[in-house]
Amino acid sequence: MSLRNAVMAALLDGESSGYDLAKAFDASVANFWICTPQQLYRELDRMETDGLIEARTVEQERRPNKRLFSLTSKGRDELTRFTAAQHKPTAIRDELLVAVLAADSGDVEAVKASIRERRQWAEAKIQRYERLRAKLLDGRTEDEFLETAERVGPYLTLLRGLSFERDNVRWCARSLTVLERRGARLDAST
Amino acid sequence: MSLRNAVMAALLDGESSGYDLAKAFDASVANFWICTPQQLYRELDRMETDGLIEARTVEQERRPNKRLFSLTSKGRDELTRFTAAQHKPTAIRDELLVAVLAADSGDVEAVKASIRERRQWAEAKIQRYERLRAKLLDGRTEDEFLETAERVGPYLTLLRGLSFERDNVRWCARSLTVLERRGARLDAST
DNA sequence: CTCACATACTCAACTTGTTGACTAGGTCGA
DNA sequence: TCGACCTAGTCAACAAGTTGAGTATGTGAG
Repeated sequence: MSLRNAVMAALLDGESSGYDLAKAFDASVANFWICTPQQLYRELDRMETDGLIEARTVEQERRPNKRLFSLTSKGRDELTRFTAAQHKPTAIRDELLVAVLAADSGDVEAVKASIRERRQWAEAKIQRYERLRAKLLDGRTEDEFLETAERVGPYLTLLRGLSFERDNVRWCARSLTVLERRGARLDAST
Repeated sequence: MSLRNAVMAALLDGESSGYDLAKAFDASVANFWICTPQQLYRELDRMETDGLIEARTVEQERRPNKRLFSLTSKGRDELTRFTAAQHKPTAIRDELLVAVLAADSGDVEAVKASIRERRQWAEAKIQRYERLRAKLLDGRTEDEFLETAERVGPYLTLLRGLSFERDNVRWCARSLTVLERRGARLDAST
């Protein structure tokens, strides 16, 4: 239901093709709203039918034509209404945590490997987010940015993603320590 | 696909009715895997058909009969296989963050109210998790617990939930400050 | 004595999300 | 010049998640 709102929020930055939106989602929105390109294209069609966005076809040489979408005023109104509405609590689905829950009677070594992988992944994401942040700040300090920027929303959601991944890294390290000690203890007792 | 794995991991604690599983999910698993009671009941039926769990009907006076589910050895094998498999990255969906992303051109006051609500919610969750943790520790220090406990998985996932909510509280506080300053600046410039 | 809340589910309809394959051209490196 | 990857999508089929209502009984608070 609120993929559309995420799309509209992304379109506040200006018109964009479905393909670009997919990339933008992947880069920053994925942090709090994930979706596949297919979902995006389907939703964009529906939103156009509903008059929330409008499309402009751009003919391109050497490349397939693309459709650039932009918010209509109806879409803008809808989005404002959404910001004023009640929001559902965070929905998380994390298979790794399911595996950790079951680790004691499962393949502990494999779970440890998955945690290490997750930690690396999180570290890579932190790097990407930091680069995005530097780009947003554009040489300014955070205070200067917050003073002068037109929009602070993208910055705040970026901060959330950053601290989530940092927290992830800490938890991974802690869990690995616990599982390693436990392994050593079990080895010693056999 | 891996709701079943989450259910099986929960059944490691012993047999349980669908109703109790729903409550358990709500209390602790919700932290990394959310689902509605309907999803649970449907999945339990399928899992029974697939031989991953088995049901025992318990007749009750004064109450509807209930079915207690427990893991079969096939289910246990499946779960072990799952712990050894590759896991999809975390999938988060958070409407509040979508609203924050769009806050600059939306109803900022309403978004601030939502953030305050989220912060209270997170604080309540921290309380609940701390109580759950005290119950798991059962008077022991963390080190003692990690030495003696049969399962550390539930503790580790609980820690993840705790730090997630603490991080949430910090982010809410920070975002409110930013949005308030911004509001003050905009007021001053009109 | 009523109302809300707890136990313990079931059913149906609908909306979302996921997977895999297909079209069609372009660029870049080995 | 071959294969891999990028742009920019479309289509179909299926799996999973969501919502709302219904069934039937019991307990405790006001």
